[in-house]
Amino acid sequence: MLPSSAALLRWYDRHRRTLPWRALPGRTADPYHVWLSEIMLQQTTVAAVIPYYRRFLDLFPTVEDLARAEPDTVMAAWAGLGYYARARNLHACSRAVAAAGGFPRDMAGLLALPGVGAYTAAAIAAIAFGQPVVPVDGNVERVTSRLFALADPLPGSRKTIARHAATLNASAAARARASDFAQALFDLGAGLCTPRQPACALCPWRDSCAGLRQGIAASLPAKAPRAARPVRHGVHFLLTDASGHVLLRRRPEKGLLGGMLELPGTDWRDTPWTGSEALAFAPADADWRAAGRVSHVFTHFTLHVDIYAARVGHFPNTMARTGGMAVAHADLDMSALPSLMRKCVAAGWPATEA
DNA sequence: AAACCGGGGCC
DNA sequence: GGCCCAGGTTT
Repeated sequence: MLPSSAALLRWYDRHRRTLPWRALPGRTADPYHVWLSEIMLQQTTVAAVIPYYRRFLDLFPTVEDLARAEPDTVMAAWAGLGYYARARNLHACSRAVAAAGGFPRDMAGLLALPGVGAYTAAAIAAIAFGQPVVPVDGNVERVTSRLFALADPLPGSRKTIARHAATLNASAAARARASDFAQALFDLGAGLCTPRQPACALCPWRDSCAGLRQGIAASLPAKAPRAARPVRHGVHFLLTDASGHVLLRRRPEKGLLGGMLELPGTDWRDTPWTGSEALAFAPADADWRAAGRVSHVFTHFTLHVDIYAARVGHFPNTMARTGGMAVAHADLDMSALPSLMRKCVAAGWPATEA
């Protein structure tokens, strides 16, 4: 038995989430709002996104405002949200859209934008422009694999799941409300068809769910086992001067934490650093003291960082030549730092008070 | 196809 | 400690 689009939409009309980027019922969402939220929501929870989304709209009310901003301003506003390539692509995309006079309304045009892949293009097309496409995110993969009892493991099953998901909006009811239908699938996955202990008894699609009928819904989607996460080690240096400035530098544009500020330090390697080894990477000759230890989990490794702290009268003036060093106020806005570096500064800061 | 790319909340 | 999150890009 095919699931009823009308039943899902009735459920959505009663239980839809109110979110800052969503249009009020019966209204059409602003494409800029939809796009900005979708980029932020990539691999990121709604709760984590909301304060960043509000801050961005405050700083950059329109896509033209974002396009006019300096890259550093955008990166600083993104700091803490993670996956920093998103921020660079976001800015590049804003400039392309501003130059073109607005967002493309079709899938091909959306897919050509930097940072916009198959999912995000479909989400914008459906939510902002009412096109009858089904954006397949983690929620929709979960709902679909359960509804059709697709038991093959991700990520190999991704294309099969997407093919089934694309059939969900075949009815006239779904296509007449493409924006609501897409968001209804999200809310179903986020509210009822959850990863653990789905609330099948409340689900508008319970009578057509093969996963529920077979008693395997909660175990879907199956996932292939993941490789173990290795451990790496690094040392970073918290150097302050007499006026309370902290020495920072900018990371390379590409790679991990690309383009973000950091405390100077060693590279991150498989084996721990000894103190004498690490001091060769110190940004100045000073009375370095062990000042704490920080652990941080990245997607594909765990990092342990030893912090060394020292205070000097003034920063060495060789810094500009030796590493593109940047200086910032200590009471600055830690908000411009990625989370790892916020932890490092916080861990080493007491040692700078002496 | 696989690897790379953050961070936080929850169990 | 593992899993999950409104994934995209690069190799």
